[in-house]
Amino acid sequence: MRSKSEIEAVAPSHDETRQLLLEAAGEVFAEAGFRNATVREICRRAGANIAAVNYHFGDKEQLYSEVLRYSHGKMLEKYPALLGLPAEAPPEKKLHAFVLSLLLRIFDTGPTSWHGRLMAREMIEPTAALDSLVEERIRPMSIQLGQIVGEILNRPPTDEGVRMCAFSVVSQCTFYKHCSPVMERLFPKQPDMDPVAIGHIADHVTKFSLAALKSFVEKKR
Amino acid sequence: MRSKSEIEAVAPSHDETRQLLLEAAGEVFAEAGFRNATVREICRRAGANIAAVNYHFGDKEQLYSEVLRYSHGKMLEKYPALLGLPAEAPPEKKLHAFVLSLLLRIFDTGPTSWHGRLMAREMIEPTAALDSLVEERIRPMSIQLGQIVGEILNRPPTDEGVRMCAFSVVSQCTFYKHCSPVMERLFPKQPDMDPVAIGHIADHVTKFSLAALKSFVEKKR
DNA sequence: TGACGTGTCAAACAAATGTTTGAATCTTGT
DNA sequence: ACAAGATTCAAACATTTGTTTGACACGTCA
Repeated sequence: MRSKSEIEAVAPSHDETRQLLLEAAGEVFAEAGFRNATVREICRRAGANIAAVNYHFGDKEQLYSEVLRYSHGKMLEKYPALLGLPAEAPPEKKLHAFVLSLLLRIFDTGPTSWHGRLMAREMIEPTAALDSLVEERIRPMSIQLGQIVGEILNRPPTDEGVRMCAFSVVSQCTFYKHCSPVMERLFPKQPDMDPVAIGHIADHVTKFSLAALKSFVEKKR
Repeated sequence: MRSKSEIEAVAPSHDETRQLLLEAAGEVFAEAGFRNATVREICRRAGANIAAVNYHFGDKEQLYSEVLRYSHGKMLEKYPALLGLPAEAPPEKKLHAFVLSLLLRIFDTGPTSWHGRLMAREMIEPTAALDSLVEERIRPMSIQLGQIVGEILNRPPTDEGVRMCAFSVVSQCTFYKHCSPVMERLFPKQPDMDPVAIGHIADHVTKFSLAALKSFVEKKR
């Protein structure tokens, strides 16, 4: 009769294989993208048999869908959209919280550090999963940012100018992940994206954006 | 004895096969990315035999390298970095020209319309070609933007604050391509990226950025 | 005309990949 | 202990892909 730890080391049991596959798939999909990720590599990392993907998820595509859903859920759990700020907080504070939480999600370290990279890939090469992801996760965030910007500009969130400004804000956040291979080559001495650096960028993006937004308010009076 | 146009319709000649491969490869690589693009599809579109890629370019990877070099060169030819503005022009005008030319390159229509998409892909999934592309093309542009921003802020281009602000400017431009699948789903009624829309975005990005930059000047005195 | 170099071709090759299959093993409940 | 369902396994399958190969066609030059 082997001890519990020996059993775990030898063979995963119950829903554990499913979870191991999810985690391993996240990594591999982030590194290689959907098409280039191989079921064999995912199963190798998960310590599972090749047929496990079909058994637990149906096929590779459904595994991918599950991974997207899972990772986005995990990230929003860890870093809620406004990091716990109440709706009545000043819009400037809310903008900073929105920016910081987005950056934290993108540059998360630890078991789900592949999230940011996976999202960046999905943007460039959308799969069938993007439709539901946009509706479930991205649109709510887009609406929220629109409300914050609209509050600062004292305009409805659906206003064209509000929308353009919201794009100007969110683009500054996503940039650091999308262009990181170029950035690493342009500025090899830039420090790692640790929480201090992330906070610094969030401060800059907020400051830059607020200054710009304030000028849009003045112009419109 | 067939006429000239009949010969062209039947079989490409001289360096024409090489050129057809370059163009077709640009399209396919932009659509599918380097790894997923197949030599068979490229040759099918070019009307060439499978072995032509190895004959003219050595292998798939060298073809890709050539395509990147070719397309970037074509774009800079068509839309020079400052669209012909002299170095003594006001920095505000130079900033607008930089932004507009970058957007025009990214959203070019016509035979090399795949350029923007190809560049977005290369950012996310760098190949060996990115190193030389960064040195030959991207770094000069980065230096130029640093100079423009430095001129506005009255600081050296290598200043940390100048660099952060330059990122804030360029990120607003690349965003529209990187996130276009999401944007199409969030706002399905947005108009196409015609020259009018591109000009509108360039105006907005310049205005937003100038307002922000002006506030950085004031703070530093 | 013959030699040489360039360019094209179809077939072959070796490797990789997601999915399927039937057998074996494990787990749970009676 | 046995039955039933769940889970895992190795092998097989069918398809795809970049590269190679040797033959052929074409153009140029002495």
